[in-house]
Amino acid sequence: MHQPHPALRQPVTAADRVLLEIQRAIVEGDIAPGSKISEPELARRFDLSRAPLREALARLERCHLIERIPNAGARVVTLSTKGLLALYQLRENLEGLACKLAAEHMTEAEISEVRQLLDQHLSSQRVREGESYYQEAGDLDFHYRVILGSKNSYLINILCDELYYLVRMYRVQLGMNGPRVSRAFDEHKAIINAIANRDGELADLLMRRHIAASRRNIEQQLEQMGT
Amino acid sequence: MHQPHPALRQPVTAADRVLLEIQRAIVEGDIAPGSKISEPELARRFDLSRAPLREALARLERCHLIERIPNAGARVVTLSTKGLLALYQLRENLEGLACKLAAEHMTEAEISEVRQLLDQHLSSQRVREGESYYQEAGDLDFHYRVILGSKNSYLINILCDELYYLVRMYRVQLGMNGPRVSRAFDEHKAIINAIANRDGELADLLMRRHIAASRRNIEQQLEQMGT
DNA sequence: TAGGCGCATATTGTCGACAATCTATCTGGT
DNA sequence: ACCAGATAGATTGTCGACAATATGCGCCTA
Repeated sequence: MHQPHPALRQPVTAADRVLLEIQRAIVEGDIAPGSKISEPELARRFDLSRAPLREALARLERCHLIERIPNAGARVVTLSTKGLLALYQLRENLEGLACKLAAEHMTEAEISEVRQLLDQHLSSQRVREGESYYQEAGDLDFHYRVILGSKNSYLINILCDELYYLVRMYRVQLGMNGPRVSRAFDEHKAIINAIANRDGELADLLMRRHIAASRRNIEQQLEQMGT
Repeated sequence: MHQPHPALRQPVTAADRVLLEIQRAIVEGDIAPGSKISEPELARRFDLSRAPLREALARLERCHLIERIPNAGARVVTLSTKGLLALYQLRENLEGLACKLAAEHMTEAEISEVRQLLDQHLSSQRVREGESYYQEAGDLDFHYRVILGSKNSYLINILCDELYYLVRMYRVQLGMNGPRVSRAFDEHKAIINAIANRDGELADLLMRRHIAASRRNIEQQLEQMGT
């Protein structure tokens, strides 16, 4: 199996646990975008002191889910077309780079694991046609594997720890679905093939296109909401 | 003037102040690479409680200057050729992207400010020939301006807040100097010219080369030390 | 009536102490 | 002599209370 990245370690401390809960709540919209974060309220709600809660808030700021102002408190981020474009601009580049590096550094074993993963997704996809949750999880899992395959710890940290929760927030709250679901599988296949052929340049290009297509899909949803 | 980024805001809280002090101490080697961080000791040394200190440690982890393990404490990072390569691999891509975006988004006023900056550097450089500190500060200032010019907040955050302290640590501790000092100015000039011409592609390429050259320079120092 | 000032309230930042966990040493057994 | 387990010490994680700062309301003035 691929080695677990620090970010994916299971929670050991109270701050870890409450972080996961609040992360999920923000990503899924249980805590509304733009709403103010009240430390005393959250402390009561999760039944712990403010010390571990503040530790969790510091990490939430790190992954761009909240914004803090000294002596004034924290607010949940708001989703916007501008923010989406900035985020995906970065993703296209960083994940493109990750692909290029993965083509150089992934082992044959890791590559065949990813292929197995895609086959699993395909079969479960046929059964659960249209259920966006599985697509969501499966897509992220694929991207995670490729990113880890880059073997660049800074790159891994940025993509998996700092940007992905926000990416998920956009996808979950704007409802990722539609015809892209099946097309995404083919694109994943093409990318892993390029990596297997050690063609970093092509893998880079394909990943950029893959992410650009995903961006346009979400962008459409966002503008539909705005009107 | 260019708007101040959140990262460059002046310290308002005790945690902010102690963060700056420890950051400087680590970057300049006053606290040795690889050494263990003792919370009680640092609290005594800076004469404050552990609460703001832990807040500062959380941010030090964020900019990769320390590594924390739950229930076991924190250590200052160690410098290595592997780490340097991973860091600069990322920098080449991200700052290349920053240049491309800067070519699209920087105003004429911002561009002419950067040109003024370079002229200032050149004149002070002539006077203080060889003093690496000014080169250090001047080079970072140039890069900061271009990064801010990208107008992509996520990109700005990653480069200015999360990676640059580590970049400085490599440069300071391995002694950036030599013939590259004067050559770097010419490269900066070429980059801002490309941006002024709105040639994002060229600016990207030039910045990648500029950083790659800088990497080779530091790499050399590192291997020299290793032997 | 509109705008600015001052106070009351609530929230964030900081503190010192306690509980939980890890590290290092010492002891005992094989 | 070497390794395993237990124990003592130190360190990190968490707690509740206090201090400093910001927010919102009412009041006064022009």
